[in-house]
Amino acid sequence: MKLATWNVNSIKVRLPQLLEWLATARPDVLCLQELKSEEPKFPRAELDAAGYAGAVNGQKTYNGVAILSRTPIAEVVAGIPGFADEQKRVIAATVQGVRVVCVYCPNGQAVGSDKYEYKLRWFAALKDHLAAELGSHPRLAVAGDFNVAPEDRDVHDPKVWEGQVHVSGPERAAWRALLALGLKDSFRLFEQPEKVYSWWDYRMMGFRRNAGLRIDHVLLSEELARACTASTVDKAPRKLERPSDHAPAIAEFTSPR
DNA sequence: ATGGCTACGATCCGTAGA
Repeated sequence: MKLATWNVNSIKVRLPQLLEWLATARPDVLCLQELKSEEPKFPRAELDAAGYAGAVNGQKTYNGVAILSRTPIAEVVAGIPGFADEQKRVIAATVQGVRVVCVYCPNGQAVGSDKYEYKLRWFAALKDHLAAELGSHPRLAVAGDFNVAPEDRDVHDPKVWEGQVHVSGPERAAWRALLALGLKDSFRLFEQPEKVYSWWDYRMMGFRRNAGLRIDHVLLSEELARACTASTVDKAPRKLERPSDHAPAIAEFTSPR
């Protein structure tokens, strides 16, 4: 299975690029974030024509997530059960025996802000939810925009970013708490080139300077991690006209025989 | 100089992203 995640920053604006990427990359499952539109406006017809079904947890203007799949989608759950949240950031579904949790983790805005506190509360709720999911789904993947760069090697200029939101101690501790559940960062299962990022600021020619952060991740349960054969970031869509500021992150793993 | 884009939904600027 080829499983990918992509923050498209508006599905309406990015639909042509999304269809193009689906046609060339051919992922089996694609987790989408920042749809910025409600479910009725989700482009089902176009995606169906491309061979993809979709489970959507949409919202006007902000947030919004979806799971696309070439094979049938089952057991769809929107949000984190027991965690009341107006913001549509999570959707989960089962595809080919794999439990897929698509997440758009809060940005946090600035360390110490209300949004930062919300980010940390949200991560705590996610951790509890994933602990429960792991109990019932040994083949579990958590894919999305985590808005955390786990280590300094995931940051183009650690000195500039030191202590800032996305790299602060409490955020990285929240990330490590997910790993402590037994989840693995698929990207780090393999030897990787240096300076691989998944997000680049639209300003200051961020992409041209490769001034980025690796904040989009695919986490795998131990069983899926053992079956994982590759994990990459595809920079190609970020080079197009009118790109999303994020690039797709991908993990591939074999099916059990 | 704490900015610089981009998307959205409201107007012709404010909010949010990261």
